Amino acid sequence: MVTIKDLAQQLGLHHTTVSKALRDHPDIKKETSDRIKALAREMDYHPNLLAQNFKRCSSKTIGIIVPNIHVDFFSTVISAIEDVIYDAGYTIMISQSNETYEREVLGATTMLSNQVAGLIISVSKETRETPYLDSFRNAGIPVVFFDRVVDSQAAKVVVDDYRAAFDLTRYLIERDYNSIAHLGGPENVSVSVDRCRGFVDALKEHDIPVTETWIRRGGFHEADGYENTKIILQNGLLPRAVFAVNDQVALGAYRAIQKKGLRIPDDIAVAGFGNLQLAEYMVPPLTTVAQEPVKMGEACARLLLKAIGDSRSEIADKKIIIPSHLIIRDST
Amino acid sequence: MVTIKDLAQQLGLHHTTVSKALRDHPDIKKETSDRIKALAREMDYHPNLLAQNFKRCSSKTIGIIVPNIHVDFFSTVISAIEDVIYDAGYTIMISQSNETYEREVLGATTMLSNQVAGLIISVSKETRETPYLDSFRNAGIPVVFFDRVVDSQAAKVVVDDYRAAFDLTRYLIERDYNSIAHLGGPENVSVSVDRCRGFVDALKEHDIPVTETWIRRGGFHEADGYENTKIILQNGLLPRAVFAVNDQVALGAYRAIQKKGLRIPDDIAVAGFGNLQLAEYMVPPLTTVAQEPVKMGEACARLLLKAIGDSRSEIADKKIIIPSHLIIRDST
DNA sequence: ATGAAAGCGCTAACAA
DNA sequence: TTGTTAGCGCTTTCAT
Repeated sequence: MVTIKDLAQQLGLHHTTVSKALRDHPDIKKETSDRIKALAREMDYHPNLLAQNFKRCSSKTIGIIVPNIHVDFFSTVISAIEDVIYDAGYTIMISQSNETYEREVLGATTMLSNQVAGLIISVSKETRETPYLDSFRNAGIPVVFFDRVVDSQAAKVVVDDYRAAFDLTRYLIERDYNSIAHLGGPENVSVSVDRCRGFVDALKEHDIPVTETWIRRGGFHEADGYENTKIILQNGLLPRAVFAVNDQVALGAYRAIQKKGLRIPDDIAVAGFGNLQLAEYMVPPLTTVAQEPVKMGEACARLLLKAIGDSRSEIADKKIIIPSHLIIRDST
Repeated sequence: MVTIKDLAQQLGLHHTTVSKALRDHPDIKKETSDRIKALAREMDYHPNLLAQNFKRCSSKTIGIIVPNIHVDFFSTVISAIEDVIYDAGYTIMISQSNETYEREVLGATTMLSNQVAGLIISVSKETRETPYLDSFRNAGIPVVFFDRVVDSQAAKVVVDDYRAAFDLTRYLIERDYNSIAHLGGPENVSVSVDRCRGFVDALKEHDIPVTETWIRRGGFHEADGYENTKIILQNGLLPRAVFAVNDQVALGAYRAIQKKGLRIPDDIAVAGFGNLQLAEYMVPPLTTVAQEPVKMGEACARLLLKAIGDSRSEIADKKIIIPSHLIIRDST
């Protein structure tokens, strides 16, 4: 690897001169710096960012931790984050927790050791608290939560899950689906909890009794929706509608319902959350909540960059709510 | 940030002793190293990886460059890569080219400057050659291409696009779809070219004339499939089947065909490539080629780790072919 | 078993 | 305008 010393030697200059020239320091006269840059190109010189960052005690890298990269929602958010921070000269470093607290901590620790300039995180389903983030606070590294958040004084970017679930449920009730089951996500996960709360409160507001056996918790995947719906369908009394914590779970519900020979929405209506591309093509097309993951990613990135840019700007208690909206299709 | 010097000072030891103790160097007796480690935990010490890597002239980071993170195929591959290299103690750094050569080069340069231990890349649609990778070769940093490859002496992990397209086309012909159009991807992109070649050769093998106006190039998105199919449908003579370069494009074809009031597969059959989750739920379900992105990611990661592990193992001309298989559904 | 010295590539403060 | 010196945190080699 070619270093500034190599360049300096070639030109009979001192390496500090080269260093300054490459960064267009006004000290160096144009002619000299042109010569230096020309040689740099010729010799295929690449600055050692490791050394630069090490010196500066901070890298131009943003850490991202998510449960799973290949979940459509997360990959879209990540993509949006990258687009924004790239323009600011940053690179992303990613770690997936695979829904375990342990890997989340390890990932965060690696990020910390790598001196990332900031961290963007959506927590695993096991995570209830994030003591491991104290080290970030101590080191002055800003942290932004998104989607799945945890109660802490860090910045957050979310949709109003409570409100969206409330509105969706109200819509179902107003469509005369007066008995509704809920296929919830894992307990503790903020989005599960908030969506479930919104659901329950909407029922209460309309004086509809909350049937506990019709509120089932599970995972975020199709199989979870399938299993839980099957259980609900085993009882004699069927709900008129099912509200799933996300579209994958709704897909599982479809399978269970259709396998049982029931029709959607005639026998049971189904609503999801997230608006996957898939939702539009399900049969019947799925009523769901559109989440704007791109806007979410952009908001995360911008918020973080702001915090990195000037440490005075306190983002700690900032909470950005990205608007979501109900998409009504034929499943309800 | 706490450093080994801080720890050393606290304990009245030398920082080199601390350094050794933390890495379980046999020089240090257990008692001392226990004291050191205890203090490290207490003081929330985190090794400065930047310094470590700088010293070592290489980071425990793998660079990944893809056109777009949020494309299902890529995010799945990335996820698989992360799972494998995580176990080996590496972290991934990602850059998206957004399908431009320029950003691809910039991304690669950043990776190089960051002294990544290796690079995994799927090139943009603009990329025809990769001279920028010479620097990696010179620096002894292994590179692995996947999916969209470029003719070079670097290692590659791909599906046999030619064969898969050939087999798919032959299947269509044997189903008596004796006139077939092809919705191709961008020219130059290896997968587009190979799939198209497979298509053409299968036609030739069965003495079916290749109608140039029925071979249309475009992008990889739904809109491209829609537009190109619309154009094909404008002519009087319709093909009996359409083979799309991927499932998103096939989706666009569905829309155009169905909008025209034609039925799939009765009037026109459609086949795709990739086997998105979506494909199963399209109406009718889409015949396509399953690509095993997880296996692909794992193969990339393992190949790269091998090359990093021992520099003798020459992977330069290695080409790993991941098996794909035809999935027949109701669209054909 | 522990300590001292040197150096990785780069930058910042100061000297010439 | 250019060069000198020092040091970032860590590891390696060699001395004690």
